[in-house]
Amino acid sequence: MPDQTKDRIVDAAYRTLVKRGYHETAMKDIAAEAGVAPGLAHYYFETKEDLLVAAIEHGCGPLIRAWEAAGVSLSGPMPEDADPMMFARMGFELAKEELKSYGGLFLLTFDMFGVGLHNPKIATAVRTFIEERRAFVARITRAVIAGMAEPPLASADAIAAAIWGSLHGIYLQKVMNPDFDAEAAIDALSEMTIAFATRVRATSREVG
Amino acid sequence: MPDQTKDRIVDAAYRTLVKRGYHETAMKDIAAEAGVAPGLAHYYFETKEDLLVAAIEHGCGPLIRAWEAAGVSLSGPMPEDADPMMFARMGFELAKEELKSYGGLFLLTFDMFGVGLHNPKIATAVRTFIEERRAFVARITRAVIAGMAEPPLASADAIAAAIWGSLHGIYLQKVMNPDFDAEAAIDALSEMTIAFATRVRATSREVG
DNA sequence: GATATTTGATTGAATGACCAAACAATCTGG
DNA sequence: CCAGATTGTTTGGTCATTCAATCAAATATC
Repeated sequence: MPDQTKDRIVDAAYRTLVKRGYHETAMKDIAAEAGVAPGLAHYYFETKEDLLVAAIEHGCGPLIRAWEAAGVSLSGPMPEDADPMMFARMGFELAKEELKSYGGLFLLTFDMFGVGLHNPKIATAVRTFIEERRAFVARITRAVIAGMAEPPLASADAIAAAIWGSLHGIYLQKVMNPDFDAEAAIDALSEMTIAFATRVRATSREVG
Repeated sequence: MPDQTKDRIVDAAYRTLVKRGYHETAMKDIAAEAGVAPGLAHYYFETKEDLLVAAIEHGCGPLIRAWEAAGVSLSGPMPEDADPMMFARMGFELAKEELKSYGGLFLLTFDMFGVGLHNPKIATAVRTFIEERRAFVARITRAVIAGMAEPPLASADAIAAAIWGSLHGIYLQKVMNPDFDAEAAIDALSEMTIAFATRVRATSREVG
């Protein structure tokens, strides 16, 4: 029963935070949504910040499990036998799917970024969050580069930062404006990166 | 004196909001920073939201003026005689500069994005902000595409969304972690997009 | 097996602080 | 003298966090 209650609070926190946002939801709102007394949320979570972090981890669960079901591990290494380019393509497809199924999670994540700008505890959570995902993209990038005839000037980490950044920026545009065509933007990103990875260099004279 | 006072309040708002963030600064903090009575901020700005929007516009001023000094207009058309590819390169260089000189502005902007997630008035301000910058990138993109031997599958708007998104995502990583090498990431983005624009297609067989 | 004791979960009210906005009063320049 | 600028207080409300008290179940004692 105790763990169950804690879960109920975290789940209620997730739903409420997604709906109303961090600064607009009171602890007692979360408690009410969980059907529990106001004080109990603080029995399990020292501060509201802690509850936010827990709620986001809770919200990421389904997405990460969906990935692992597709044979993709956020933290683990790439499967040795996989074709990196295929992996990259699949990554972009998954990114498009996510946007359709996990809109609420993105909303909450962006909210967390906003809070993290001036809140040290949340800031470290944000940094780990970003780091984890960027490292994931970097692993794929490294594998792709290894197969390129002429490796790029930029490091795999720098390219990964640009690609993850683009995905994040596209998500943001979608969250802020539901009419925004995020799929087209991801397709464009995919086209650019894949063309870059499979390019044949132009003649020695650089076009300028 | 009246206009001067209003400016002083907006400027104080900018500084205070950058330093402490929207939700952590009280109107009276701003008034104090401006050396003015608490009530006066509400005399000039109906709500705190209005003051946030004004502060961001105020903060964007120097940056936009710096651009226009370099012959780049955010809202106007591209100069007819300019080489679009050169323009694109310059854009990426300017992006790197901005990050060094206008870190506070980015911080405040990201804060605004966070607030806008659950605040209609700020949300529309954010949408216009994004729209303006994305349209700027789109104009350059269109000009670059016009000069390409084989135009891309993706539309200029979709490519612009991916590129602006990447810049935004890179800025975010920098804001959240000062050790992050944003210049390398922008260089990587630049390398990818320019290679894409000047590419020679690989043989008909698509690599897969 | 029945009774006392401890433990942890849960409650709901109280605390202490904060803040946006409204307002009435004062000042000042023309 | 007056309209607009400016002041500083008040209002009405919010909220995170604390805390003493209750409760249920487990554990120990006889």
